[in-house]
Amino acid sequence: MSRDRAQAQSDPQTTLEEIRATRLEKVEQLQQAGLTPYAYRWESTHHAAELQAKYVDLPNGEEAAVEVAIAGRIMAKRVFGKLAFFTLQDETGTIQLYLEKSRIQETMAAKDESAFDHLKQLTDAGDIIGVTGSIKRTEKGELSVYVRDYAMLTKSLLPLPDKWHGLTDVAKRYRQRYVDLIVNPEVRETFRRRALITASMRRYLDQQGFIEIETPVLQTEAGGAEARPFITYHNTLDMSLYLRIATELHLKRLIVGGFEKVFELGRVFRNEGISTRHNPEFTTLEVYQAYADYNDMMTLTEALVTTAAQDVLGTLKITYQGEPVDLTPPWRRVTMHEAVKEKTGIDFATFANLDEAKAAATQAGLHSVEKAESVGALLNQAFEQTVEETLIQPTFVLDYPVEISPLAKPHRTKSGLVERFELFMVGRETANSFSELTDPVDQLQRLQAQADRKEAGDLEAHSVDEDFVTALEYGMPPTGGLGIGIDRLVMLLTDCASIRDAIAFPLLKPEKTDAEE
RNA sequence: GGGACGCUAGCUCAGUGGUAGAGCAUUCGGCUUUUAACCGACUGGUCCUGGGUUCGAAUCCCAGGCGUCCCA
Repeated sequence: MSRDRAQAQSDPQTTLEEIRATRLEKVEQLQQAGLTPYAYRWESTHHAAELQAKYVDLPNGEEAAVEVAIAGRIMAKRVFGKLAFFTLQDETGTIQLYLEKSRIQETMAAKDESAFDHLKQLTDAGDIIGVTGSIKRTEKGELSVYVRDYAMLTKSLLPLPDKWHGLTDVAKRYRQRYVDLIVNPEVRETFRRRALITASMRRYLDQQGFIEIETPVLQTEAGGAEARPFITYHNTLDMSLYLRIATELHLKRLIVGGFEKVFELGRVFRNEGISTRHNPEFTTLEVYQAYADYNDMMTLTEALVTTAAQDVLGTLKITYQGEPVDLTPPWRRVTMHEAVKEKTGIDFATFANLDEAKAAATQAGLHSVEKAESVGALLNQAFEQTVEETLIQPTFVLDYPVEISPLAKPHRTKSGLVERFELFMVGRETANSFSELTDPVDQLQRLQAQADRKEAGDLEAHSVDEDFVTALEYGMPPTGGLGIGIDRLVMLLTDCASIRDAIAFPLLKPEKTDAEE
């Protein structure tokens, strides 16, 4: 900062730089007074929410003769001449500090004879302090720590957003999530719940005998899903590598290797657009169970989601963006053909060729019909255009066309289809599952067909992961596989409208600075 | 990729062609029961950026940036 300190001290302080300068001045004054502005340690006995709960019955005006210690951030200061009330916030909530000059001076005189004046003058909203004292409910009914002693733990240099309106600018909320978390308690609650959801799922899987094994993020072939990968580069090996777009193919290798129940809850990366439902890096849970099929995976999906909802929300009847959603199993099961027939009247099972199907789809008013490369792809388009957004209550959509499911086992009774389901809730795909394809010859053919499409310019098509096919040739037991989009599940269970609200640090375009232009 | 909307003080927002504003925060003074404390005083601006129109632009036009929503 170029501003002269003496001048900064005498001028009114109101721009950001001036506020910083004023607070840096206070840092110096704290040091001169022997009060460290950046402390090393603090030992608390309680958190705010604990105290609020424990003393809920303390009558107005009464003091509990106890000694507590608590630390947190000053969110508001209400200062009188010889009395002050601060609102202190920790991870669990807030509690008022009752700061009386006479009491503080009495207990702190030995180390700081101006302790109360320093408290008034050198602390700001945003500072992190620790206090000790008794508990008192004020005459006005606010539970408070009746402070005997305080310590500055961290001096804050920057002002907090408006104490009433908080921070609403969404770009700023995402770019400076720490500020968002300080002033918006519901945002902290979202990420607390997110942690509880993943913990619940891991706990359930652990109880069922699944083990989590970490698979590589850096891969020589990005497989297991249809998506454009991120490309990176390894210097020593002098080769390009891809960031994984799915964990599927490596988890299946583990099944080949003899593990019977494996999963990975981890980050995958897809080089695609950003929307309220898409972030380029997101989290999936993939689960593989030997000797199981997609019917078992439906049961497992219901168990995982309902257990998480119960653990985190304590109910299966939830509300998402004002709309009631009932997670009580069993969930509706409908085949993709039936679902499309319900909405469009078209029975895709009756078409002899693609042209017939296209004619019917065009007749029904579907768009982008000409792009379809197969009846199955067209069926999927019809599903996405007419059915997907209507599936509010949890619904398993079953039995997908083989053309769009290169890793799924052929349906045991329905020709041209595979044993696959996707779970839809609030109009969004939230899980995807197969009876996994275990026939290495069929698998190679399907991957080669994908590779041909890639060759022809389809950037999302699979490539052939030869080592994966080799693994299948050693023999993979019948296996059920399941992938759950954790971010979307978190959105549902935390009532977030945008995936960016469910991801602590979503990807944003950097703000362009002058130097870059 | 297309469209609509938004961007003004640290924060939340007014201001639609004529001297850039309010509340909160900050700074100073007062105050022992406040909780959006209060009272008094002061202060604070790259009106997103760059061009253009105009005697005059936060305001109108063009281009760009960032964001939100909708569509593809």
